[in-house]
Amino acid sequence: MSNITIKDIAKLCGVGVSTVSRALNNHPDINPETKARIMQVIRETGFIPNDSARYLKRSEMNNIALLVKGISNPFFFGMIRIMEEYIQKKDYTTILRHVGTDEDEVAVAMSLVIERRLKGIVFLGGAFTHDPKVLAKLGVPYIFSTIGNVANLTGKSVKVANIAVDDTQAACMAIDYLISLGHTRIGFIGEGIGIPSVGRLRYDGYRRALEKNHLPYDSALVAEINEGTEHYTMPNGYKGASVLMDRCPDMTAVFCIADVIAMGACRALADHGKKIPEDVSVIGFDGIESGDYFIPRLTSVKQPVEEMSEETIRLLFEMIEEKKAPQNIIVPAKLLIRDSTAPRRNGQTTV
Amino acid sequence: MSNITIKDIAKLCGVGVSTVSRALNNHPDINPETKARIMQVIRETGFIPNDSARYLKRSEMNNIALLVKGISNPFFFGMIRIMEEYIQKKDYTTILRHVGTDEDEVAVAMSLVIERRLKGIVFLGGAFTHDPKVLAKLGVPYIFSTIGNVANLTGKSVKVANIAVDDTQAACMAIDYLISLGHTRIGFIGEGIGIPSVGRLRYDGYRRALEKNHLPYDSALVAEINEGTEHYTMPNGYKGASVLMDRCPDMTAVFCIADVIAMGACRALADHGKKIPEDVSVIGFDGIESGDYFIPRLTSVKQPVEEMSEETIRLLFEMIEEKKAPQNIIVPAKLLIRDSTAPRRNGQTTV
DNA sequence: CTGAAAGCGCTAACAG
DNA sequence: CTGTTAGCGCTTTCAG
Repeated sequence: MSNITIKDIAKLCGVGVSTVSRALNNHPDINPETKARIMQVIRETGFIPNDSARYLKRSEMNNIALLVKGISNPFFFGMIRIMEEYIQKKDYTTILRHVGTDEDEVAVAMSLVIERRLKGIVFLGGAFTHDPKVLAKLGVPYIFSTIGNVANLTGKSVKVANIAVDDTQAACMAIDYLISLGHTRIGFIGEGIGIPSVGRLRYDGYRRALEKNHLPYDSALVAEINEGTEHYTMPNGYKGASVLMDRCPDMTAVFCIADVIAMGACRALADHGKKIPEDVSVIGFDGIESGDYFIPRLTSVKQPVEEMSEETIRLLFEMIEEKKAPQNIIVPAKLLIRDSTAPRRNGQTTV
Repeated sequence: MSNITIKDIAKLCGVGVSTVSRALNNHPDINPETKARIMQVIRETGFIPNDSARYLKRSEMNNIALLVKGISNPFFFGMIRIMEEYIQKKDYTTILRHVGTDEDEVAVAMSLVIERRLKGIVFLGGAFTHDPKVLAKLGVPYIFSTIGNVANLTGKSVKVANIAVDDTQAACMAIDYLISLGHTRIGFIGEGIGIPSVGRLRYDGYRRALEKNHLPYDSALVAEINEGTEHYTMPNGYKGASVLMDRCPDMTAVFCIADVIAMGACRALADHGKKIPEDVSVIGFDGIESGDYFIPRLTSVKQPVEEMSEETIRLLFEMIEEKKAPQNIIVPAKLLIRDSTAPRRNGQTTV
């Protein structure tokens, strides 16, 4: 066990600890030769400075925390990777933390603020059920990304930084598209309908599209999934589609609030002898990369991952560096038409 | 910003800091009433103890680190979840850390040992290219899980704890199965063939099966993927299969060293008008859950995730608590026959 | 049962 | 350019 400390290095080099510290932290006020000698000893001994001690001492640290709710959803992978890149470009360090479904992300954020002297926080995923007072206690700028538009969610404009697609409009667009293909019995597989969440917003979009097109709303066509610790999963998609097929054999299309859910749904449809898209059209949400590898390629509402990630970090840094006020930004979603959707065939029944 | 410290709490309660510390750490030597009063104030103020300070001071801590190389491979999800559970059952805390492809996991482990007073380390994924001397410096028990059998990899028995399936035998079994279905032109999509890795071991299994069945080895049927920072990805599977189809139009089956690679390969095959499994059989490795949702359901060599995870933690704790010597354990892999493999049809060409 | 006091390893004034 | 020193917030003896 290497319990070697900065003191040992100092002794070994015949210098003071502060000189070693300076070498370690690339301070300008140090003789290059001394520094080289110290670094050499550090390398030889395999000395690693104790971060706990550093964090304890340092008054500030260029850290940004990324708190992700829903580790298993591949949609977040892309977001995380891109954000990390941007954060690094800004010469900050990313602290990535996954938050369990039952964990309170704001509480986690709070400890991180104390722990790691955060400069800012990005909340990724999860529902918007946070007490503004608790949020205010965080003491550093934070931004919600891909959790839905806060204003729409809460009914009034909150002074919370937020970036998302217009989930309602995006879902509406997807349903519109299905309707334009001739579908009238369209299923919905979702989650979190009863709470302020993207699931709710996308559900609203579903209803809005039906209304707009003068199609009746039928609750039998709506499946809400809530099994397991994570809801955005293939098994849940499978269950949702199974339920829907049972209840509505005349369903010719189904909208899923996430691509992973759509994939599970596809499997269920195939198991029931349904061909996709010939018998049933399936449309997902997110536009994740693996949807492009699925058979059939998944039609999906694509969230502009690159743009959202960049905007998220840009806004956060505006708040950090220029003390700008939190903003609400809506980025455009795009319908990605691939192979899992097709016009309704004449042979298909509509009761 | 909550810069409230243990001192503030002490003052607020009119007690000494050590008493607050005792309350915080469930020490026995404290008046229950005093404790209750302190806990009340802590709750009211929202005080969170600074972990850096705790880690700095505490001499030991029941922490186990899980170092995962290859974040995007869903195979590790299952392993992680189960291990976390076992570790928690042992009343230890899991420290999960993802390691980039280009990062040195042993170096990361070293800092964690210093930082977080680790009791043990699990290395998940990655190749076995570690210097035993550096490993020895870690100073705490560690175990390699799912990185291939170290003895087979290095040619001599190393005293390093290790748990894995017999990758070579498992791959051999998969190829055997394909051959038993009548296939003779069998492709291989792999990675890390030149280094001590599971990729190498599975490649050995491929060759062994061919030999055993007196089938010629044809390097044109072997695709090695090495693009991007992560190799176990669908795009890489896509590329591998594309290359193989170009080079060997007579290929009627393909073995992929991972399910994610197999999924990418399936997509490429489908894009080239090949039906799976009618035209080409595809077999993966790992047996991940989503393979069951893929269309067609993926035939795969299943690694016993539950058993491996449990054994890994059990062995690690044997080393920690009973100071047992490191062991090498082989767990059995199982062929999971699903829908992506079928007998070679008569119509299929074999040059 | 409780408080005072001594550091854990490091950084950052401050004084050479 | 470099060494000395005072803590960062917490846990843990050691005396009461």
